[in-house]
Amino acid sequence: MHADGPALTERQQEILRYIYEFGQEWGFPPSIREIGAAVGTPHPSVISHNLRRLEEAGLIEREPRRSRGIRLTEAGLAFLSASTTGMIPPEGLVSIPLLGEIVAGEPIPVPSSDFSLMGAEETVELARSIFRDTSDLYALRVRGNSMIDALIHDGDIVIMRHTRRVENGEMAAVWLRDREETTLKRVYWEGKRVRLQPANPSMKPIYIDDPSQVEIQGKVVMVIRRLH
Amino acid sequence: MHADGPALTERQQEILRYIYEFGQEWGFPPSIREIGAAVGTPHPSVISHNLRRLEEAGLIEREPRRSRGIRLTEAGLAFLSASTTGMIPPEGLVSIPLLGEIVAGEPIPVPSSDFSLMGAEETVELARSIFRDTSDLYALRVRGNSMIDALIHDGDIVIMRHTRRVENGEMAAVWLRDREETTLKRVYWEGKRVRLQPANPSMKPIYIDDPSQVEIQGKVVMVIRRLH
DNA sequence: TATTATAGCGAACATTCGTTCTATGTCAAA
DNA sequence: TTTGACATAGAACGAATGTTCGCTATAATA
Repeated sequence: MHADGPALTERQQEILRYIYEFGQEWGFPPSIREIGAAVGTPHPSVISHNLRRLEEAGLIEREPRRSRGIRLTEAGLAFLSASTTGMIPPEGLVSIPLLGEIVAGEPIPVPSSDFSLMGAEETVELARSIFRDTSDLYALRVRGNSMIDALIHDGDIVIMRHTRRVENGEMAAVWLRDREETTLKRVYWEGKRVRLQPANPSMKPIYIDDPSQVEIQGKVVMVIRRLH
Repeated sequence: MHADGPALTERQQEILRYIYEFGQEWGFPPSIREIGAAVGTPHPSVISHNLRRLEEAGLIEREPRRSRGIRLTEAGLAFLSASTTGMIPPEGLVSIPLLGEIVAGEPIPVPSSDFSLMGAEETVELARSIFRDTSDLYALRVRGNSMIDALIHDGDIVIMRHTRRVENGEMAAVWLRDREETTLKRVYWEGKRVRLQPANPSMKPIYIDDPSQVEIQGKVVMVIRRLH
């Protein structure tokens, strides 16, 4: 959702963290002057200025002219959890690491054998109840409209389950060695050849005669598209 | 677990509920005057008095002399959930009522002015952090492939925000009176005509010369596709 | 009836709070 | 060096906000 953006000042990180901690402790956000006192600078304008930076970075949202009108965004929370040993998500939620982008023509950044939130700049929060097992899930952001035949749009987020094998008919992220291309298709093992079927039923399948050219990168378990 | 205690006034219950809802929507508690405006009594002292009652009843906690220094207690949340038909979902989650199906050629089952979980056989659970305001959200399951030009598939779930008006470029559920057809398109108001732009960039827009033929049913805020 | 407690109303006050303006210091690029 | 962007700093203004005091109305109780 948001690139790294400009690096945050020490003070800005301190402020961001304080907003979170204050909220946890008191149940409402801090005022500008309270933040100032906490970070050792009792000067509202400095805090106001840094809050504006944080807002530009997409880490917080503000309601102008309303006291304590500060709200941590998802990105803000993700930033904090990334820079912290452990910020446990609320019960019932699961934070799925957003590991990168999926672009046709580039290999998928597949996670190493064990992977956690470490190193993920962003996470996607979902209800844990949706998935039976959340341990091997990761998320990728789709870049470009090359997967429009899979009914997947630029900016969509796909939730993947990390596996090397898929059942017939399951939608998978496939790396085609010869074409050097990544694609999302339904995979059918038909004897010696592989049929890659687009999700869009009006489009024709691709047949790969050499199964070793097909490398399964993971199984698509969910597609999420946000519209503002 | 808790005696009834002194019965709460209508107004006190209203205030309690508003504190909860305001917090959900804005991320911070309301000020006394904001509560006053919401319950139709713009007099701070009245609210202040009732807040004292609520505090004595153990339903809220307050921080004296601090703006928006109000916090719902466990008992307060329990009181709200007890006086509500639905059950309050776990913290961090929001249950969005799945109100029905969206089928081209049939009108959308639009919720009445006030709607809650009542009557919804199913709900969709999502992380509350995804949405700023969850009070007017509902979900529909897409039936058929008639909306494939919006990159929406049979079985997809669309999360809608109930509104009659959309900004230029927003994706909306539109009921076309003359065609008797429901469709999901990006809406552009271009002078006297309306342009309905499919999400699939390779498809051409539809132009409606009579805006009164276009009836906005809601705004699409999210599309979710689950794959088994 | 008189008493008491509670809810509601209005005005005023002191503090808190967000914002704006100006000024200073720092650092990197031109 | 100069320039510009940025973080910091101080002061002041105006609006928002919590609180208090006085008052009225209603209902329950002695």
